[in-house]
Amino acid sequence: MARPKSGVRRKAILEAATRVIVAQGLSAPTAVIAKEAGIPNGSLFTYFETKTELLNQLYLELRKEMAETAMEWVRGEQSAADQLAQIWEFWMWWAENVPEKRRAMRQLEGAKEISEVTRYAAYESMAGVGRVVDRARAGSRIGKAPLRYVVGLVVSTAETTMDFMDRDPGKRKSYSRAGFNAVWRVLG
Amino acid sequence: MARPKSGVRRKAILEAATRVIVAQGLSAPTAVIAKEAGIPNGSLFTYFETKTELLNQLYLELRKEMAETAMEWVRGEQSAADQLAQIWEFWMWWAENVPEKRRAMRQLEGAKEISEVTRYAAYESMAGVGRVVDRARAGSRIGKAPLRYVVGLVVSTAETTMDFMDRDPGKRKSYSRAGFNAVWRVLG
Amino acid sequence: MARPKSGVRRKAILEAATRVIVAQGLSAPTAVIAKEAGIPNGSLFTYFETKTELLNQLYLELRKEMAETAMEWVRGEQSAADQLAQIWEFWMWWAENVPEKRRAMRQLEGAKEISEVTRYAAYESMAGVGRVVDRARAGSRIGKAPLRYVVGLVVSTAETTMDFMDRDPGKRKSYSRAGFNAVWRVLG
Amino acid sequence: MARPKSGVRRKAILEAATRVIVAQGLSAPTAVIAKEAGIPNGSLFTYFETKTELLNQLYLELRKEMAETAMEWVRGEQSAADQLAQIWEFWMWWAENVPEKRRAMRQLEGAKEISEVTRYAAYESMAGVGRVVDRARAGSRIGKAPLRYVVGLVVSTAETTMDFMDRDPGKRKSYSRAGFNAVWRVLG
DNA sequence: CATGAATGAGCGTTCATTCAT
DNA sequence: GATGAATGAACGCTCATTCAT
Repeated sequence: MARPKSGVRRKAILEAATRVIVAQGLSAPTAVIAKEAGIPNGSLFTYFETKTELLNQLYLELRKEMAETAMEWVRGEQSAADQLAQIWEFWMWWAENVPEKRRAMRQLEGAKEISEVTRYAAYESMAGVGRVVDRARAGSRIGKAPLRYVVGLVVSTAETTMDFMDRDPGKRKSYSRAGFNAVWRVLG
Repeated sequence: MARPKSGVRRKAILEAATRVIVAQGLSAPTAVIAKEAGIPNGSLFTYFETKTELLNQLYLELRKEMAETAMEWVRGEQSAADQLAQIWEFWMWWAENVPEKRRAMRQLEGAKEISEVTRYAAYESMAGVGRVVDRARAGSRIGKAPLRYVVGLVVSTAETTMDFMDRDPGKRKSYSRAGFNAVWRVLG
Repeated sequence: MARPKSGVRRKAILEAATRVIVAQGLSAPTAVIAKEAGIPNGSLFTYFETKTELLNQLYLELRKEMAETAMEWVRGEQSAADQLAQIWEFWMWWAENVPEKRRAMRQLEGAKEISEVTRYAAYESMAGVGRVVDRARAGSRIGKAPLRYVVGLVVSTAETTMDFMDRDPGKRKSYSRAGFNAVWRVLG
Repeated sequence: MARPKSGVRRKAILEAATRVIVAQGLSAPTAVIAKEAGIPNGSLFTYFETKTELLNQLYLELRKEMAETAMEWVRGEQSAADQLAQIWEFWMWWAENVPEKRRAMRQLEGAKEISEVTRYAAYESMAGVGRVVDRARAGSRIGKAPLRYVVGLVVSTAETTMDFMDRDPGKRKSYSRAGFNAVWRVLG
């Protein structure tokens, strides 16, 4: 009976889960998430068959948001360099403006509950970003490494930067700049 | 003192925890860890007051191992570049030879259970590595960024590299090389 | 509401607790109480948040029963003396007919688990009895002592009497008579 | 190996137990009692074979103190009335000056752990008081009731009085007077 | 004998999931 | 379908008691 129409509730649950996980960690009870979402505890399972399923969906949703919304900031006619800068801009904006999402993702990242299938789907959603990275690195020294790995480096650099921005908001701007330079040198 | 607390047991617990966490995740029962360590369940709490405490100690221990053993591979008379290469070498060796440790750390990293105090202590243990990184980046473009952040970038690059090596052991060598080049370019 | 909380179950738990406490003491496992009540162990906590809460409720319930049921035996038009006699009669009847309740109360009485709030509520439930005692003592020598204390004396005399009746059932009648005389002389 | 020479330690344990029980209840860990007594946890069991044994001894000790020390305040040549007054005086003094003892006894009183044997021994220690009560009631209306019961009434009246004094120290004197009058009227 | 680490059965409570209403 | 009470396996932790040192 999983995932019926009401996308509204589904979304409410996902957002509640984000907040609750940030506050309590991954072991937060589903009942608490349901309460935060303003629905009865039993109803959560109409939308997500199991807690693990919810966690996987949340992880995927967050990763997709990071990947796909980033691409919406990018315009086709820009150079790869400008596009990458744009993506970077978005990530930093997101870290600043919806910090719970980044924080929740941080916890989900290493979790055993997240399946390989989900991780793969998350990677797939990065295809757009991957293409930009691929063009940006063309002809460079890191050119021969697998694209997946190069994207991994870019993303982990971004994440490290976001974490420092989150801890030390005063210096957001300079972290962002330093981080982008680092990425750029890695690809260059 | 009648029967002094055994350092051997403490270590056995930590090692058992590493294995069990890799296999079952952070929610692995303390009873399973105790059994794996070959001790009665109650005895675990003679060595670690709570499960959270155990997790924190384990995280710290692993991070310290990564930081301090790395420094043992380094010789004082080497250039910063050579020292960094040596550290990198050790990290890659460790990812290959004690993969459970890296895998456990990956899970511990984002966990809510790990306190700020522990994270800070973990950072402190990186002092030696920090000094090498600091000399290596001297005069470069990233020169003005906080050392802590630069070290963060180096470490996250290493971790990403280790993760790819772990997933795709056939290409270990080339990941390692590409990773080190990336670090080098970031600092250069 | 789907399956409303059952008052029947609540009562079953309270009664089971009474029996189990008499048999095993206050440290009786909640699981045993649940089993005695014919419900699964976890369900006990649907009705009582903690064991302490259960103990408090039980104590209060028993005290209320002693206070309020006693008043049902009393008729408005009787003299204070007759009303007091009636109350006494009820207490002695109860000690004889539901001895586990008295025995459980005896254990609960001094227990640290019983909160001041509960004890106060228990005292409040004695208001009816208090009014009778107050009229009965009017003009006597103990007249100036706080009513609460006078009620305390009456109750403790009753309880001592009940305990002796419980231990030595053969002489129930004479204990009852002697006890009532004692109370009467205290108030007279 | 129970109860070896060192009466000092034995006493220290008993006193520690009194304090700890008042603070934490009867379920206080033996380790806490040992610590409070300033001895290693294992040593407690050199003096008391089990926790239950310790509790029983403590109860008995407290009751004996109440019974026997009271008799030391009494002089042989006094009338029964004066002797009873003296005993009463002592009890009230004790409630005021070593309130933890009364408080601990209150918890011990109803406890399942206290054996019939202990309760009987406690009763026996009241022999002296019993004789005074017996003489005091001679020829009165309560004269025919079993002495044990009459003593029970006297004691429970004293205990109720002590409890009120403990809760409401400002009125100690008047509770004491009212209580003694009550006893006197019961016996009279 | 003194010590305090070791033991392991036991307990209160939690919580994902089910299902009666 | 929606609700929230019901379920019971599972878990972290405690603690009386033992016993190696």
